[in-house]
This record gives sequence, C-alpha cells and structure tokens, in this order.
Amino acid sequence: MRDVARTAGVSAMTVSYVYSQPGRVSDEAAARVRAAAHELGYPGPHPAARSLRQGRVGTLGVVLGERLGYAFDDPQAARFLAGVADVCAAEGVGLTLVPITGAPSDVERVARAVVDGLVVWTTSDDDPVLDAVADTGLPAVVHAGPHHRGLPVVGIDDRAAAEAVGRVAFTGARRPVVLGFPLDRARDRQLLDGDAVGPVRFPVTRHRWEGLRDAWTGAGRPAAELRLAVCPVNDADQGEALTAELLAGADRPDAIAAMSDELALGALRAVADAGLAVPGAVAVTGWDDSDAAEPAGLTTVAQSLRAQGAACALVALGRPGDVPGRDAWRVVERTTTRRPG
Amino acid sequence: MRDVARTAGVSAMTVSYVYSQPGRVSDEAAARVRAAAHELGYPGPHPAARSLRQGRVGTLGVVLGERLGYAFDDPQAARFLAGVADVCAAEGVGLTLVPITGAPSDVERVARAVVDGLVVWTTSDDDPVLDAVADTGLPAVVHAGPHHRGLPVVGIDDRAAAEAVGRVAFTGARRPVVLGFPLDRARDRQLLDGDAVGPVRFPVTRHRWEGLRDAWTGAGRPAAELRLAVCPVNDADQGEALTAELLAGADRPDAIAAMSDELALGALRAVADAGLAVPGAVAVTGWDDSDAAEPAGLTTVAQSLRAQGAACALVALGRPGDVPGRDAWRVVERTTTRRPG
DNA sequence: GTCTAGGTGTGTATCGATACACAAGGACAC
DNA sequence: GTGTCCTTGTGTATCGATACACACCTAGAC
Repeated sequence: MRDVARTAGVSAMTVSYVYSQPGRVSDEAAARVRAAAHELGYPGPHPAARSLRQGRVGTLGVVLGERLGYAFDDPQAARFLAGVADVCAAEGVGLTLVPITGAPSDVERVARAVVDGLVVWTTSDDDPVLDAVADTGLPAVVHAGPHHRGLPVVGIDDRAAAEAVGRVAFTGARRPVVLGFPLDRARDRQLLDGDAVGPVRFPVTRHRWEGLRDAWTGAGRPAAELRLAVCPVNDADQGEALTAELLAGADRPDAIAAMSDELALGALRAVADAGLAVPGAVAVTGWDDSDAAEPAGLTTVAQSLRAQGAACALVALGRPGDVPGRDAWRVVERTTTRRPG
Repeated sequence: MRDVARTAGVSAMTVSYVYSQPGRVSDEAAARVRAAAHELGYPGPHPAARSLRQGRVGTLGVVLGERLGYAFDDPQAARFLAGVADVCAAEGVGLTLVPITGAPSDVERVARAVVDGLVVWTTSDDDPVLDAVADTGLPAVVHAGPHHRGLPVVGIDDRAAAEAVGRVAFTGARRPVVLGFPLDRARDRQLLDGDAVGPVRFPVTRHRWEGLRDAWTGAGRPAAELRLAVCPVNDADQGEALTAELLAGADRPDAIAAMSDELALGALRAVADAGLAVPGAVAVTGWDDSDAAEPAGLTTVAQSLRAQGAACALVALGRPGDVPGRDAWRVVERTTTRRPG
C-alpha cells in the first residue's frame, strides 16, 4: 500500500480512503491511486490486516462437533445451516464452518477461528469444544444444548415434545421401540432395553428419550419394555436397516418412535418391505416435519430448524431478534399412527 | 498479551511461545504465563492478528454466486460442497461461504473475504465475481467453468456427456424435451423451441444444451423440434410441475432429458401421475447419478460432484493432487430409457 | 476584510501478534 | 580450563491496514 501511495504521490491514508470511503477523496486523487494500484498490481486492502484494525471480520463461525462433511450429509444439520445462511446473506456476512475432527486439537481450531461470533450445533455435555467457545469471548450460542458456562441456548423443549409425540406413537402398542440418535460421542450402534440405557451424553438424545420413556411409563407400563435402537448416522438407510433387523427379530415392534423424519422414513420403507400395514401392524412417528413427511403421511413433531438456525445466527451476531420459544413445536398427526380408542 | 507478559514477569515473546510452541518454554514459565492469562482473562492469541503476521488464515473460501442458503438447498451444490468439506476437514482448514447477494457489492465481499484460497461454484460467463476472485491473487479454481483470466477449471466435458446421454434419451423419440437449468442470471422460467434459444450465459447449461441438441440433430432431426424447458430452481418439485404442464399441453413429450437427477425424478413423478408408462410412453434421463437415481431406475450421467469438490479444494489450497479428468463421466443406462432397435 | 464552513490531504499511533537473531547460563567432554 | 552444545528467554522489526485529530485551502456570508 505504501508503494501505491508513493507512486500516486499521495499519503497512505489517502489510498486507504480510496478503498474504504470513496466519497472522502477527490476524483482526481482517486483516479491516480487506482492507476497506481493497477500498475503495481495492488489487489486492494489486505483482509486480515483490515480485520485486525477494525476488530471485525465479517464472518460467522459454526462449530459442528463433527467432521465438516456432516454439514452437508445430515439433513437436520443442513436445514439448520440453511437458516444460519439466510441470516448471514441478509447481513452480508460470511459463514465459516470451523473444522472439527474429534481430536484434542479441535479446541485449538476453535481458538484460531477468524470469526465475529460462534454458533454451536448441539453437542455432548462433555465436549471440550464448548469450553473453547466460551473462552474466545465472542458472542456465541448453542443450539439445543447443552447449557455450559452461561452460553445462551436456542431450542425447543425436546422432552415435552417427545412425551407428546410418544403418547401418539404408543397408542395401543405393546412392543414399542425408539429409533434414536447416538448416546455419546462413541456413536455405537446398539439395541437396549429401556431400563438398561446408561448415561446419555447428548442432551437432544437424552431429552427425547426421557420424554418418550415418560410417555410409555406414564401409561402405566414398565420402563424395560420400551427398547432403544441407536442409529449412528441420521439417514433413511440406517433407519431402514435397523428397522428391518427389528422386524425380523423376536418381539416384532408394533410402534416405532424415531428421533428424526429421516430415520422414520427409513423405518417406513422397512415396514413396507416386510409387508406390514401402517399403522395397523406398526405405527411410526418422526421428528421435524421435513418436506418428505407430509407426502409420506408421517406423524411427526413440527419444529423449524431453519428458524432456529436463523435465530442462532442473529444471537451470535450480537443482534438477538425474536428467538423461537421452547414451546415452538407441535405434534402433527397424520396417517402413520393409530387413533386412540 | 503485554499485560499477561508483565504479570507473569516474562517477555511478550515468551507468552507467544507458550501458545504457539509450548515445547519451547520451560514448564515453570509456561505455568506462570497460563496463570497470568487466566487471571487477566486473556483468551489466547487474537486470530486476526495471528493471521496477519503469519500470512495464513486457515480457511478456504467458497463463492457460490448465489445467496448462501443455496449451498444447503441445492442438492448438487451440497454434494460438491461435501467434497470440499472433506478435504478441509482432512487438512484442518475451515470452510467459509462467501456471501453473495447478486448486488454489485458482491465484488467487494469477495475482496474482503479472509481466506487462504477460493473455490468458485460454476457461474455465468459475465459474472463480475470472477474478476474479483482473480484480483485477490489467492490460489483459486472455478468449478465447471467459465474459463476466465487463466483461472484453473475443474470439471467434466459436459458437452460430450450430454451428447452421449442424449442419444440414449432420444432413442425412438419424436417429441423430445430438455428440462434444463436457467440460461442466465435472470433465471426466468420458460419454454423455448430449439431454434429459439438465445445466448446461454451459464457454461454448464450451455454445454449440456448443445450436447443434447447435437444428439438430436445428429440423428438427422431438425433443431427446432427439440424443446427446452427452463427450471429456475433445481429441485424435484420444479421438475414435476414443469413436466406436468408439458404433459398436459399439446405435443406431449415422449422423451425428457433433464440436466439433473432432481429434475428428472420430479419428471418421473409427473409422468406417473399422468398415468403414462416409462419408458414406453415417455423416456427420462437425469444427470449426476445421485443416491436416488438407482432405486428409481433412472438412466443418468454418472459423475462425482463430491470428488470434483475435493479436487477443487486441493487446488485452492495450493496442493493440486489428482484432478478428475474431463472424461470422468459415463452414461449409466437403467430402466427409464428405451433400448435401441 | 474577516470569519465560518466544508471539502481534502497528511501524520501518528495503534490493532495484536510472530520471525528471527541473539544472549545468558548450565551441562558435559576432554 | 575451555570449547561446544542445548535450553530458555529477550528485543526489535514487521505483518498491512485504519481511527483520529489536525492542517490547509477555497468559497461564501456579511
């Protein structure tokens, strides 16, 4: 920049103004500066230097607690991120996915992120990344928990919603199964009896599980009867495969409450492949009311991950608007569940 | 940082080393520094300052030429970005979506992006963002064109692939239609006769259109007979709606070559709804061989957007590895097209 | 003729770190 | 006793811009 200034015969400040406040400089001086910049191949102000001086980067960080590809593979994450992206676009701010690998160095990666704020996609209670986020001192927000060191949390009351949808899913059922997310970061695939479920480290998984269990035990049934099948990955294929196994095994399920529409849609495929009737032989519920839920007639919990993503983005940009409340959900009953009575 | 150094009774450099090269400092000094940092609430080195000094940010920029949400809405973009994200994760680098709105200020946004390299998702020939990308002087790469000021381009030979799949799609057809992407950034929805197609500004659209047209005229048919239906948005609903209109109109199509699997799957739905047989009454082809193509029996062009995304990321990180060649595609014939003869 | 206002240009300090070269001191060999 | 090496700490220069206050000059008002 100094060279440009010299060549144009002006001071460095004038060059700076040409780029940052074009009105501040006379047309003639600006023309000379631009000519000199072109001649010397000066590409304009260096972004990092500008960020340092201005104390503003112009980008919002998102921490996924998973490898980056997850952002585009997991449909729920993608819906959430689309909401974040909407706000970023409106505010003219970039969106940076902070790289996470699962290694201890992740903490370091968060600390190095060049961003103006951080959004954390829901993670486990014991994820060290949460500390790193809090340590940055940047405006930050956690989606759907856990609560950690006073970081704000945006999300619905998963437990209440789970209990409500559970009551619908388990109507008339005798061998119910929950098709769920991983319990902890090990992400093991497993099938557990309801009284054998150990500590659940992911708050979303925990709350939904507890709510569904409450729905079952609230009807006077023993907790052990409600089984939990854990899908390591949230996609329809996983849901289909696991459901197929369950249907082929003893104690064929007659009600499946899934923690996502993707898992539920996979379950529906498996049920259809097994030649069983829905909801007659097997009732199925999902979670999210994604686009595919309605055509499939899937009973589900409607919440807007996109709206939640947008709300998180606003909070992390230091401009909290209307944040959807913890009660921003409802059960949408369609045709994959039984009517009471 | 200076305050921390003073409090710990060491120099600023020692503090710096504690964070950047922990082995370089004695345990005792490091402990004092950490204590002082904790006491003063020093969050560790400032990322922007560090980036400025080191000349490295640790993040890769992606320019989409569309509003950010597009990244998560458009399935092709998402597949491509998943590939970019894979590489970023492996390299421990972040992924920044550069905000684009369609306004002239987009150029400015690219210039301000704090990144180490840039990947441009295919855009129109006249997109000013390309100039801005070249001006940054950062390592950059354009996916699938256009070629611009020597920026490297990664992608397949769309025209050759289109001609190949066109020959399959149009076998035995008399009223073929191309279900295509927008022609220019106006993104108008329209239905054109083959000889009335004006300049096509998106290279991908242009190449696929030209290839498909070649396939038709190469069979000795007049160009005007091949119609082009433009879908503003790449999703199944658009493909379905537009196909439904075509099927209801005069000159009911008997072959539909779509520029994406999403559009093709929508077209299949519309054909099924109209009670027509595939491929008997209507043949259909897609593009990409996405996950849904195989179960649907869709004939399509197989290419790996994910692999292309990964290759682009490596190039933009200044570490070009094996870039998939322009011939990294093939036609996968399934059951939605007719057999010749 | 003087005073005020507004438009332009400049200088200095600063944003917060790190690269690099160097110095001090101890351990060790011979 | 001295030469070498290694560990550990320090100082200085620098990365590349911008905020802010100030100086200058020209108009116009009265």
